Amino acid sequence: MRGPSRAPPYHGGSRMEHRYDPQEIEPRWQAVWAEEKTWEVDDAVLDDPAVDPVYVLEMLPYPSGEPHVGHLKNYSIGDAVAHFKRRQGKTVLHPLGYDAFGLPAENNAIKTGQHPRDATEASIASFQRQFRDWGVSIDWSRELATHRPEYYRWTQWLFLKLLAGGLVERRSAAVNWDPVEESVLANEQVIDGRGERSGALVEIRQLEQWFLKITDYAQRLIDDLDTIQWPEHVKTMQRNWIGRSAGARVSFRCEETGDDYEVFTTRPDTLFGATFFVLAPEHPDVEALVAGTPQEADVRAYVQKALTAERTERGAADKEKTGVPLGRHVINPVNGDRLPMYVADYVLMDYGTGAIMAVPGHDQRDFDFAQAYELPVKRVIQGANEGAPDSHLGDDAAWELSPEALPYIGDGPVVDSHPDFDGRHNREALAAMNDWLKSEGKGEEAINFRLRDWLVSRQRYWGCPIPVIHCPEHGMVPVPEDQLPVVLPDVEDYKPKGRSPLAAAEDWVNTTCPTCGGPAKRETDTLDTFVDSSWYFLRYTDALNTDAPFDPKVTNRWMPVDQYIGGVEHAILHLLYARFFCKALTDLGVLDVNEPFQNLFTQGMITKDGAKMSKSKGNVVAPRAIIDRYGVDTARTYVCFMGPPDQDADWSDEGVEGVSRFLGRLWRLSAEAAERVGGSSGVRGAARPGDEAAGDRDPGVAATEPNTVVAGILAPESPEGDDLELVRKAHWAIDKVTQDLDGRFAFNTAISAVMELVNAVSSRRNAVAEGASTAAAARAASREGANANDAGDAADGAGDGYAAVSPTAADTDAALIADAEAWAAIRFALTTANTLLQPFAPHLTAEAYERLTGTRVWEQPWPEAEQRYLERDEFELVVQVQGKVRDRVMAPTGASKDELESLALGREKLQPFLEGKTVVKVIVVPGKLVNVVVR
RNA sequence: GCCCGGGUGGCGGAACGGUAGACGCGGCGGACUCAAAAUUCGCUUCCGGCAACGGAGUGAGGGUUCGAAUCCCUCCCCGGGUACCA
Repeated sequence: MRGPSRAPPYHGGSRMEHRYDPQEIEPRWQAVWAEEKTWEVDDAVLDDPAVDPVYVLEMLPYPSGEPHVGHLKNYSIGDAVAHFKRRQGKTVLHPLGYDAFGLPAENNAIKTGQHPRDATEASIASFQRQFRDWGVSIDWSRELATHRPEYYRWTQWLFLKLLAGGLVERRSAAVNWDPVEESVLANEQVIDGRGERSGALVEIRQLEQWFLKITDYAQRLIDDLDTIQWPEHVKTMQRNWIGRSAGARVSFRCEETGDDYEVFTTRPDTLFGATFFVLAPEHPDVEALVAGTPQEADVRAYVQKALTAERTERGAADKEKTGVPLGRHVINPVNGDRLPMYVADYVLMDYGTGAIMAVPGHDQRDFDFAQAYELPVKRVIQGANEGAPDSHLGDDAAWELSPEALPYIGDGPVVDSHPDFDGRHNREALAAMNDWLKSEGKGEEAINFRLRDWLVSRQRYWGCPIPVIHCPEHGMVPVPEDQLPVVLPDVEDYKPKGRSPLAAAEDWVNTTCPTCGGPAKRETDTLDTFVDSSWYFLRYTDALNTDAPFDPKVTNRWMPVDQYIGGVEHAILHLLYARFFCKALTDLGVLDVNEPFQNLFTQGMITKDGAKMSKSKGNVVAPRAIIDRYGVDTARTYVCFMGPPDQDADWSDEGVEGVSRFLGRLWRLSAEAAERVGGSSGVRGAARPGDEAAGDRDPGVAATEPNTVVAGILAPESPEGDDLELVRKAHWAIDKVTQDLDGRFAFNTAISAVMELVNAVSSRRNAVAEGASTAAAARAASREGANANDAGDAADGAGDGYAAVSPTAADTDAALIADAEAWAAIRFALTTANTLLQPFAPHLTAEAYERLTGTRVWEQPWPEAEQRYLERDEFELVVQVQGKVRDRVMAPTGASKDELESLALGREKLQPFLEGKTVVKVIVVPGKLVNVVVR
C-alpha cells in the first residue's frame, strides 16, 4: 500500500518510540544539564559590556520536610521566566538556597533532642533532591544555606557594619513576650495579640533588646516604592504598614508639676477643641504624677490591670472606653484652657508620644471617652451641612445643629477657635496654624510613622549569634572582624528558660574582651531569621567570596533582582526588611543598591477542595506523588496552566490529567513527525536507549526537506492550503506566547495557545495520515492541471476520514510530494510548539526538539513571528444592527470604510432588520465590524 | 470600620470599549477493540425550534456610548490586608 521505506503507520502508542515516558526522558536531560553545568553563569561574563545580565529569583525557601506544591508553583513560574529571558539572549542568574535557621527545627530539637543542624541538613538534602528532580535551571554552584558558618559569618559582618553605622541600638523596651516559645517576638509576628507560630497570648515585658533602626528609613521606604514595579496592593500594604501621618507636635504643660507633655496630632486644626488630656498606661510619668495623691491607688490599680490585659482585648476598637483621672491638669497652650489629665488604655505608648490631647467634638474615640466620663464636648469645626448662615435651601432637617452631629470627623469652617482662623476652611487653615504654632513656640509641624524599629534579638538557640562581647570594663564590644564567625556552639538543652539556651554554653559564653583582654561574656541572643534573609540575594551574586560578603563591583552589576517571585505572605516583613538592608548598606558604602527587587510577582496559593492545604486537614498534594505518576513536565505545566498564576487556584487531579494528555499528544506527534521527515543527522546531547531513529530516514522525503530557516526553525518554503493554515497557526502561537510571557505572566493563556497549535497539528496529521493522502495527491495533481472533479471527490472522501478509492499509480507520486509538504508543515508546527513550551516543559521539549531538528531547544533563540503569516488578505467582517450581530461575511483586508459599509448594507440577512427603518448612522471599524444604526 | 482584590457556562478560566464563553476539566454521543484501558472524532451557556434561526445572558440596579464583562455611580456578596495609629 505504501512505499516500503515509509515509517510504520501511526497507531498511537503501539511503538516504544511513541510512548511518552517522562520517567525515562527527564533524568536523562537533567543529567546532561548537570554534566555540562548548563545553568551556571560565570561572573567574569559581566566584564563584557555586551552582556545583558538578568537576575531571576524565587524567595528563599525554608527547608522543612519535603517541598510542597507552593514551592512547585514558585519554581515553575521562576524557571519559565529564567528560560524565556535566556532565550531572549540575556545572561541569567538563577540561584537557590535555604533559609535554614528558625524555630521549627529548634522546636523539633526540644521535642526529640535531635540537633537542629541535623534535622535542617536532612531537610535541605530532601529539598535539593526534589528541586533537582524538578529540572529547575538553577546555578547550583551558588547554593547557600543561612545556618552555615560560611554564610552567617557575613550576616555577622553586616550586623557589625550596621552597628558601626549607628543603625543598631540596644535598649530596654516593652516587648512582646511569647510565653510558649519563651521568646520575644517582633510586632510583625504578633497576630491578633497571639504569637504568630505558637498561637499563645502574648504578654508585654520590659527587656533589654536589640533593634535595627528601620524607622530612620521610613520616609525613603515609602518614597522609593514609586521607583519599583510591584503589584499595587503590595505597595499599598507597605505604605499602610509604614503608616505615615502628617500633623503637628504640640507641648502641653502640667499645671501642678510644670512638666511638658508633647502630643502628636494629625488635627492641629482642632487644638482649640481639646477638653481633656490622656496618657497611655505605660507612660513612664504616670506613677510619678499621682505619687502621694488620693488618686494613686486607683491609678495604680488601673495601670496594673491595663498592662496585664490581653492584647486582643486591648486592641479592640469597639471595646468600651475606660480610664482613671490623674487629678492633674495641663494647660492648652493655644487658649489657656485647663484640661484634666486621665490615664486610659485607648492611648497606646508605642504610637506618637504616648500622650494625646482629646478633642471629643471631632474624634470618635475621644467622644466615646467623654460620653463615658461626662466630659465636655466642644465644636470647633462647622459641619458642611450644618447651620450655614447663608442657607438658602430652606428648613431641611439636616440643617439643624444638633448634639447628635458630634463628633464631626469631616471638614468645614473653623469656629470658636482664634480670630485668625475662624471662618476659614480647616484644611486651608492647617498650614497657617502650623506656622502660627511654630512662631508662638507652642509646637510645630511634624510627621509621624506607625512603623517601629525592628526588634532583631531572640532568646533562642537556632539562629545567628549576635557578634558582640560584654566587658565589665568596656561595655559592649563588637567582635573584631578577623574573629568572625562567632560559631554557634553545641548545647545540651535547647529549651529556652526566659533566656537564650546559649547562656548555658559556659565555655563559649566566657571569653575575653577584645579591647582589654580581661574576662568578658558573649552576647547570648541570636538574630531574627529575617536578618538572614534580608541579604541572601546579595550573597548569590558573589557566593564563593571568602574575603567579603560580596564584591560590590560584581553585586552592583547583577543587582537589583530583575524579577523576584514569591508569595504575598512576605509582602510586608521580608520585603520591607530587605529594602531597608539595601538602603542602609548603600548608605554605609558597602553596596550601591537602593532597591533590591525591581519587579515583584506574587503567586497565588494552591488550595485543595477550596481550603488551604494542611497536614491536619489531610488535603496535602505532594509534588513527589504527582511527579512519580505524570513526570515533572506535566506537574510544572499544570501549575502554570491552572489559572492566572497570581491568583489562588484549586488543585484538580482531572486538570493534571488533562495537561498530561496534552503533553502526551505533543510527544507522540513529535516523535512521529521526527520519524516521518527525519531529524538532522547531527544528533547530540542525551543518548537514549534503542536510538536508531536518526539513521532510519526516508531519503525520498529528505530531498523535499524545508530549507528556510526561521529563527532557528526549519520552515516550509511556500506552504499552501491547509499547510499554509498550519504554518499561520504556528506563527500566531509564537506571537501570542511571546506577548503572554513578556512581563505579563499570562502563562495559562500561553499554554492554551500551544494547545491550540497542537490541536491544529493533530487535525492536519489525521487528515494526512488517515488516507487523506489521496486528497493531497489530488490537490497536487490539480495544481498540475489534472481533473478538478477528482480533487473534489477525493477531498470529500478526506472529509469523511476515509479514502474512498485506492490511489492510482499516477496519483501515488503526487501524493508522496503532497504528503511530504504536509509533513514539513506539521514538523514546523511541532517544532514551534516544542520551542514555545520549553520554558514550562523543558525535558519533553528538549527530547522532541532534538529529534525534530537535531539541535538543543534551550540553545535556540526565542522564535519571532513573521508578519506575513500573521496577516491575511481576508477577514471575517461582523455585521451588526443596533449593536447586535446579525451576519458575518468575509471581506478583503484592505477594504475601505465605504466598501465595507456597502458590503454590509447589501447583506440579505440584514434586510429584515432594516425594513421600515431609516438608517441613521453606520459605524465602520476597519478590519473588524460594521454597525448599522437605524430608527 | 478603613484600604486593596474579585463576582462570567456544571467547574478552572478566555475576551486592546467591537463576534461573550478561547483553552482545559467534566458530561453526552460515535470510531477503534472480542472487551476494557489508551487513543481518536463530534456535540456541550440557557430557553424555544427537527432545523434554518430567534430570544435571553457576564452579582443587582442605574448611567455614558452606535456598541459595555470591560468605563462611571449606587448597592449586595466573596477573598485578602489592617484596625482604639491620635
